[in-house]
Amino acid sequence: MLKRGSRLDADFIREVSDVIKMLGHADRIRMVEYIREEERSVNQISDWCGLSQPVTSQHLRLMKDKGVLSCRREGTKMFYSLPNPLVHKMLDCLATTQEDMMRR
Amino acid sequence: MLKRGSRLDADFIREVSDVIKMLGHADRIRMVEYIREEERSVNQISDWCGLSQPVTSQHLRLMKDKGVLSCRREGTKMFYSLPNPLVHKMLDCLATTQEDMMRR
DNA sequence: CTTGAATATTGAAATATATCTATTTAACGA
DNA sequence: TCGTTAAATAGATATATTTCAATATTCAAG
Repeated sequence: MLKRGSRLDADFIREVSDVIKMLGHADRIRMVEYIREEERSVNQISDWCGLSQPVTSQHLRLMKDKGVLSCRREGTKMFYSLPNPLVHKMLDCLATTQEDMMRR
Repeated sequence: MLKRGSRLDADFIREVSDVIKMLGHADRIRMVEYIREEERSVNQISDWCGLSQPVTSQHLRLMKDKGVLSCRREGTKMFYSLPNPLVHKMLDCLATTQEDMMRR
């Protein structure tokens, strides 16, 4: 279980800081948490999050651009999914942190 | 190992999104990574990161305000440390993600 | 080729962040 | 108290983010 000796590389930091920035927004956390369960259409997401369609679409585009999300078209619908491993891990962190806080 | 059934609470999300936002910045990731090893003075941090003293101080204040960092005065020096468990976990995520990327 | 449903884009306005220079505060020792 | 070192703050400017309303695009059905 290394801890020292594993310094983060400068390029890597630059890359992931963009991903992390995407999660620094309450609505987007809710989005990825919802999308994580299974792929979701824009309509599903905007309903679930209580956001307008354009705002939802905008967040989704940002997250897709930064590599947080992928998407797939099916007819007129666009389904977003969450293949990014870092984001999965971060969501796990959040879940366990919330658990820990409740326990104490 | 629960995964479903552990939905994130709205208040919790609002709280942690501020913490995560603080990590959505390359310089601040470098800072907390450095501070994590042991508590550090502002001068140490600004030297290490190659940032001006005011900019460093500003980042530190933000992170302290959001609960990412704590600090302690010793004479004219101010030492910052990293007690936040979520931030520790997130840094671990970054380290293991970098590891995984190198392995493949 | 027109229509309706789903999603995306645009441009403007409001707000928030980041960075710089200069100045200020705080603690300490002579 | 004065001078020095360390850190914080202020004010100005530049840049980025977020949101909204309106419009445009894409696809499938008929």
